[in-house]
Amino acid sequence: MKTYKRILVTSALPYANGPIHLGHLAGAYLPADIFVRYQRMKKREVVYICGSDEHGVPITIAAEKQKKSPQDIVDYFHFRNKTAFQRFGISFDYYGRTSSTMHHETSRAFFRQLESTGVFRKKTEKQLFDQKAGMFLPDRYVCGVCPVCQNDSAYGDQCEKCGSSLSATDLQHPKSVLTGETPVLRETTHWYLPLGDWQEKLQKWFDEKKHWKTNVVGQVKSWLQAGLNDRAVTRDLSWGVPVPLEEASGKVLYVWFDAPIGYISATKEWAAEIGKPDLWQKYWQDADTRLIHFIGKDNIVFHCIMFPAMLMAHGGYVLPDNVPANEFLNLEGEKLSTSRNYAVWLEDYLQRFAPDPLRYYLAVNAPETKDADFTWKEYQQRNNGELADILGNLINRTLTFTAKYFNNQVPPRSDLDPMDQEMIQLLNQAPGQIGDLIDKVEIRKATAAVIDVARAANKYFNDQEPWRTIRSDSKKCGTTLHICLQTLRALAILMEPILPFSAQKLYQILGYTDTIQTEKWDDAGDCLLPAGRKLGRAEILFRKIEDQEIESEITRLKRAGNAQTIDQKAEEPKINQIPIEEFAKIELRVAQVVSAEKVEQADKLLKLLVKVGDQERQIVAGIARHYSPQDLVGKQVVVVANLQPATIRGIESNGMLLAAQDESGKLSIVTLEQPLENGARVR
RNA sequence: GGCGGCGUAGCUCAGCUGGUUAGAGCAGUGGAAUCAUAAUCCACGUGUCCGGGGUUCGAAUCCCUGCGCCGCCA
Repeated sequence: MKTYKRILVTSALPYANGPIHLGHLAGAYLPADIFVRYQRMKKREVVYICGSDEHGVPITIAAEKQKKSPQDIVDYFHFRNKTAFQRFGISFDYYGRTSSTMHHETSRAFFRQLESTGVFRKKTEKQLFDQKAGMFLPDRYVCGVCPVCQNDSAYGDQCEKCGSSLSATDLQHPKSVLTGETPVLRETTHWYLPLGDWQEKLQKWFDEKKHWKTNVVGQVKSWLQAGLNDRAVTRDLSWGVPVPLEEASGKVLYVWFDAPIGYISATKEWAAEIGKPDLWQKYWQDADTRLIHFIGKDNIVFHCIMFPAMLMAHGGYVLPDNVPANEFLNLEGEKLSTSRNYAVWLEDYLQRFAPDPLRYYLAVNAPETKDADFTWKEYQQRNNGELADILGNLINRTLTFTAKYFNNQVPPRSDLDPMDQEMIQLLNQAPGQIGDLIDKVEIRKATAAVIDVARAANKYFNDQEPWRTIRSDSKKCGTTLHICLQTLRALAILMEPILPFSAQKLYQILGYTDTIQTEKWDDAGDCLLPAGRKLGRAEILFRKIEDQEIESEITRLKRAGNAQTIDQKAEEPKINQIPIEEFAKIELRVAQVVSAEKVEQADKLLKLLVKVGDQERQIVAGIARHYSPQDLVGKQVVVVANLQPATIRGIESNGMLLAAQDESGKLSIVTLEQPLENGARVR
């Protein structure tokens, strides 16, 4: 195999119209992160790039529905997802976004280059146009009567009743899904990438990829056999990267074309950020770079056919060395469904559990060769049985034993018996063995191999019986614990790619002050923990997860699956209804403002004296930005008379003045339509 | 409909460049030990390797075919 000088790793750009769930993580992010963390400890040059994919029709639709701009939508999910990834320990070197200026410039330049060398074909065709929405309609946004079976709710790409594949112009009585209007046919011109022109080169390049996964090879083969067609790279839309040609105003690059260029523009932004603006070229244009795309299986054709074709057409770019696409992750035996809200969302998960147990379970159960199933029960079993019992308990028993019998210091090592030697040898060869697996992106096996080291160490501990030798042969006992502690150091390093948070904790307990990433992978098994080292306090690294916690997750999931979709929820926020008895508890009364003054050193507060019937009360109200004291004196207002007293800025407040505020922040106090007696009840 | 992947012990999966009694973990049964998160370690598997046919001295492993699940494409 070719030797490379540096590695460029990408994970599929998540689409910025929703949050991250477990399926995303298991497929494209966690395996990549494990791979990258390993490469970093191998001290290889590696850069890990990702970002938000922010263009495309679904985002404009979502914006339309929520009466926001597309930019609002993508801003919201970009930052949310970026944060969620970070909290889960996905260690991107750079997380970009395709709405950035750099990305727009980069993809326009890319397009221009292909345009100027005559790569594209231009075609003019008639497409359905929604006059009310002012846009051309993608096939699946048109519905109408199926010409084959007369089903009246067929979509523009397919009739779900009879299964015939359609094109939007085939439908009888077509209607826009967006507005319900009847669309009209209108001519439009688009630029096409003739993939067929690159077929031979692609085939030749692909034939060399003997190390690719079978699922990927099969898929690509099938595409190439079928023959490649022209594919439009532009669309009539307002949201996206504008096509850099005068004659193409109102057109943008098709997302499939601009999104993968996002890898390049994000790399440029990364290089600029670290103060070496040209460094991106080394990663993208120097043949010594090993480029690896981590994706889910739905993305194979884009990364193995179209993007390579684009890179070839442009020239001067490296092509992917590997595209280790994963299969899908199911959830409790069923497909994940964003629209049905049937998923475990990363943010929800992180509210209740630590990242490492999930990283572990998704790694050891990664959908590498076939769809895998996430079940909460198994998550619990693997956490409790493997992380807590095998690995965690090994760490704990070693540390507590050392604290109890060796003053919490690493005991010296003396003569080695065969069992000691065997254990040391096992440590020596573990980094190589586990590292090879990670290099081959066999994450399941690598993860199991890490736990196997802990298994072997538990056996070693048992067989040496240090609780017996501490009385009969304390030197031998010290040797046993010495080797166990060396094992913990090895494990800390070996588990870092998979369990980075726990690895760092363990590393510190072993008395190191640096971050564990400063360690070299190859030294992991070399017994470098010095005798005499004072250790930190043992801490439970992996707590057990109780049945009850798991049950409530399963219940939550079932409830969510039956509930309405996220979109619908956003559209009709539920009003929390209360019975009238509830309302009757609130005593609203008419009051008259006797005096008012500003509260010092509080911009928003006014201190009011109001008369409620015969009684005078002091009320503090946050309306100073909207009313000056003199505006209020003499006014009749409405107050909550039976509110518990509160002290605001040291001033007692007995009640609350009612006021309305709209979204712009404009505020108006509630007054009476005509004067009434003070103290009158409001219902 | 075309194409691709997958279908192995109760569960999750490995093995599949054809070749000794088909493996691992979990669950189950029995035992050892007591340093430890009631944790650990040892022993125990008569499984139509999805069905059918074929190639071969020999197939879970190759070929054909049927079925099922997942995906891609039309």
